Amino acid sequence: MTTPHLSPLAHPERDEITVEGVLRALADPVRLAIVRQLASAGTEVSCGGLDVPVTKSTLTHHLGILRQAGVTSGRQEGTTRFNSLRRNDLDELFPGLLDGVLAARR
Amino acid sequence: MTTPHLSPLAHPERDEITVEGVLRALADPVRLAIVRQLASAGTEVSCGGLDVPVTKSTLTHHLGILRQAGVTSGRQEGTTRFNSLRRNDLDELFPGLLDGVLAARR
DNA sequence: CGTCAATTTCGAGGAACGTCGTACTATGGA
DNA sequence: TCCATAGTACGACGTTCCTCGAAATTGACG
Repeated sequence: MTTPHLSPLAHPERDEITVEGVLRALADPVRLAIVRQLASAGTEVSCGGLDVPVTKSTLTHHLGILRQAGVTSGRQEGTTRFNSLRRNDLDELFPGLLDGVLAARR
Repeated sequence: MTTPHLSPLAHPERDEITVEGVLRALADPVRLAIVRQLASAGTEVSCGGLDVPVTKSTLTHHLGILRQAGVTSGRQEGTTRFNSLRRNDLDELFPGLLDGVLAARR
């Protein structure tokens, strides 16, 4: 019983990202706020550095959805996990989608 | 009197369209199929002209969601209702979003 | 080693969603 | 007028989703 923990940082390959998955991931106010903060930051952001009106466990849930959809990627460093936008992949697959979302005033 | 007891085709104004509402509307396989068919058609399409794997009542439900989100508009003519994409409004509000979605191979 | 801080996992409650069948309205034609 | 056609309204059912708290994990530091 040596804890066969599955890797919590399973990202989809670029080819595995689907537009429907991305849209579902973005179609939530909390996750949209996360994406906006990651985009405006331009760099990696730790979970604690995100300003969202939910508890930490809920935040973990949302970050998992964004990661599984291919919207973000996570890098572990010590006890903190750094998240970043997969801008290159998204722009390549769905050119204009992310820009359009981020350009929205409402 | 103009409209007796019907609130048939209530569309949001352009200013009332939100990116979250649009994303929620697009984040469903049936509605995405509808949007793709409307886009490829380039013109108005009646409900019966849409090829989706759901019953008519479900189709009505999806068209209502797309309309309320501001993604499509509907025009009544006799007993048939013609639906079309609000491409201009969407491109103005969220430039690139729709193109990115439609460009998706998956 | 013991403790703290950052984050995840688990389980559960409640709300929202997609789907359908049936009944209904409204229009157009025989 | 009667009937077929196009689409909608309503109610119900099962599933998915968001949320939380409590417990567990992991690594850093004294």
